[in-house]
Amino acid sequence: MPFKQLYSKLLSYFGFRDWWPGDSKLEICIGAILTQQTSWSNVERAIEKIKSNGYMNLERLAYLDISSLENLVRSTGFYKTKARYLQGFCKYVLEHYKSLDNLLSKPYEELRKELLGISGIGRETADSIILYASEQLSFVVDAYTKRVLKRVYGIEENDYEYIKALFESLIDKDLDLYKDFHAQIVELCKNICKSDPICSICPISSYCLYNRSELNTKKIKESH
DNA sequence: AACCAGGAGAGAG
DNA sequence: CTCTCTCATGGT
Repeated sequence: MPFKQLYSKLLSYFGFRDWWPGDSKLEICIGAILTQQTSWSNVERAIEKIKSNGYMNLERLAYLDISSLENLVRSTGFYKTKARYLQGFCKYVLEHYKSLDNLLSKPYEELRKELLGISGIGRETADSIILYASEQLSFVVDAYTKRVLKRVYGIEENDYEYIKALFESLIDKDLDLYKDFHAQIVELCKNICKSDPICSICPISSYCLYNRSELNTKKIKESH
């Protein structure tokens, strides 16, 4: 299928996703770190805990004792690691920029390089923060993006920067498009490819190049 | 009851 | 640069 049709098909099926869910830029950054290798429902609990206890705040997170922070983010798994990541991020921002907005207002190249230098922020997390919190063009690549590339276009590629550049070269430079494209891919892989009987109404199923014998996970094998 | 989720870092080769 | 290991809770 022509690449341009991929997004329009997804959009017409799922509707505009209005990503990223979150009431503030800080919440988006924290969610981006907490959702690493973790389902979003588990992240929501942690974010609600942080908010209801009054800790959705750069300074308070930075100086909260680590064991209390671990307890707040326990539901996201890897909680000891993620507590350190979160606090490290908050302390870094405070010490170097005083406020989150000061960091996020930096231009793309500098911002991305700097985010990648912070422990716990890899490429996907950095790009999520740039796109959804800083609101600059930066296509987010995740496991789902790779899966769609493989299944719809037969491209089996693992190089993050290559895939990112590929998408960015093919789509219009529009902020809402960047945001929603990634959201649509997640929506597709989460709700369609995963659950069994839906495949018949999958918006792009007729374009998938691969049949069940060539898919990599058991659940996807069953649905296609 | 295995299997996996919107990854990242550290170490080895 | 490319593997491989580790981190760990909660849903199916």
